[in-house]
Amino acid sequence: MKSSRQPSLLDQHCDYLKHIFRLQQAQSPVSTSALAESLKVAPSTVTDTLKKLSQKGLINYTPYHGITLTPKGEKLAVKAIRRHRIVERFLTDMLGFEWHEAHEEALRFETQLSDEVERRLFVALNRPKVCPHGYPIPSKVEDVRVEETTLYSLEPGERAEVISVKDDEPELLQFMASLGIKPGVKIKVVAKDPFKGPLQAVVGRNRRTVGWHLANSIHVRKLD
Amino acid sequence: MKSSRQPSLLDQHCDYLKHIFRLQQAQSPVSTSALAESLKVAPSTVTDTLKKLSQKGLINYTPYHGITLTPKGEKLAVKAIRRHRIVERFLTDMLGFEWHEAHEEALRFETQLSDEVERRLFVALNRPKVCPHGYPIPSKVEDVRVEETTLYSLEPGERAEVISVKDDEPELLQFMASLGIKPGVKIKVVAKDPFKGPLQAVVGRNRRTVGWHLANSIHVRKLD
DNA sequence: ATTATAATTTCGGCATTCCGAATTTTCAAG
DNA sequence: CTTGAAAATTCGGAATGCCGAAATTATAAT
Ligand SMILES: [Mn+2]
Ligand SMILES: [Mn+2]
Ligand SMILES: [Mn+2]
Ligand SMILES: [Mn+2]
Repeated sequence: MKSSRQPSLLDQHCDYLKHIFRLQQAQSPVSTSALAESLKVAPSTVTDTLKKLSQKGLINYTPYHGITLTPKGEKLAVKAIRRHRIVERFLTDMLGFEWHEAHEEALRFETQLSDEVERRLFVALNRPKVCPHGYPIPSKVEDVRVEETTLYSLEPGERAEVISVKDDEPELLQFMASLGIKPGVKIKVVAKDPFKGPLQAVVGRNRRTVGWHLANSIHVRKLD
Repeated sequence: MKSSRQPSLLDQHCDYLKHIFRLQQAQSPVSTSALAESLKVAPSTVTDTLKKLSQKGLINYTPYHGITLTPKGEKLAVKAIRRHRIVERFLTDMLGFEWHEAHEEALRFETQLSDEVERRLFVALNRPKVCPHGYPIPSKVEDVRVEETTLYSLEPGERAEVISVKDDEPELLQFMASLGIKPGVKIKVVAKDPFKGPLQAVVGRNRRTVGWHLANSIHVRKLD
């Protein structure tokens, strides 16, 4: 396919930047294999693309030694993340999608939207602060901040408010919703089994059992 | 790019079907060169793609003798047209775009939308009957009907209602809007110069001069 | 320092979409 | 019937994105 815009970014490249940005938060520099797994392509494919991104000045790439985003790449990554979250919001607020559908649905077409459509969507949605999963809709790099504390890190007796939940596993999200867990909800941990065992908690006014994986997908802020 | 869906249609193919459908209304079978011009690609490229479409059973293709849509291809073309018009409506009604922007903006991302998003958009828009330019939003082949009469075919003294206006030339649309011409508006032809000369008309309560090309881009229905 | 293992890159290849130049086919005129 | 121009197709080739297998590099263990 002939690209309609020469200087601008290929959709695929935006995708790479988004994934690199996310992986970078856990570990920097990001490795080829981590990116490959995240993007679900072969490592050799990633190496190909990395060279192009490097040439465009979007990443610092030292063969065999991983990659980091350049300031320019970081800006574009934030732009892509912002767009993704606005589109998610559109899908839930204006079209009535469930939050577990919104993430994947957004991925389908978000890269094709013009800046103008994004701007107008944001306005039509009343300038939302967060996506349906509780993550901030960023304007700049500093805005992309994730609550460090997860539900699993709480000790029995502690109370916390759910800030955001990982949105990349639809089934997990759906199950979470069935437990009444979503941003804004208050949770009190009652008990926690050792060895990454499940956790007992009161969600709203229901008693729930929450497994390790699920509890670690929930970002919270401790209350008093 | 790896396609996520094997049996389904490539975006490009939908595009071909849409164009073939439109050209077919003027002349059937459609020629390679007509399609090439419409799609703005080289004739050799069209020939390549035609073979693929033919193999998928979407068109009847006899080399050197033009193409027609099969029933299957026709159905998909109508589906694509429907989607386009719903998205245009979304852009004008929900995001406040001008109608001259809506058409091109829609082309950018319409092919990426899932059926479910389309369905929900349609409902959220209150099941509109026509696109912003006055063309029907079709459910089946028969629904795609264009008013045959254009403003230019009227004789002085005749009155008509604007039904739809050609939407593929943004500048023309913008100019049209500045003259107060849009679907639903009533126009009375006052005079018409010979030899494809301009036409004098009363639009609403303003006197306007309308050139041949413009007047032929306006589909009308005669009144009484 | 050597060596094995894992991570990464290189290489050749496949598929798609596009193009221009050369060739083939059609069809209308003579 | 020829024949010549227009239209369409074939052919070779470029760019992109992807992959698996082979080669290379890093690095951790001996
Ligand atoms: Mn998401
Ligand atoms: Mn989200
Ligand atoms: Mn249109
Ligand atoms: Mn329209």
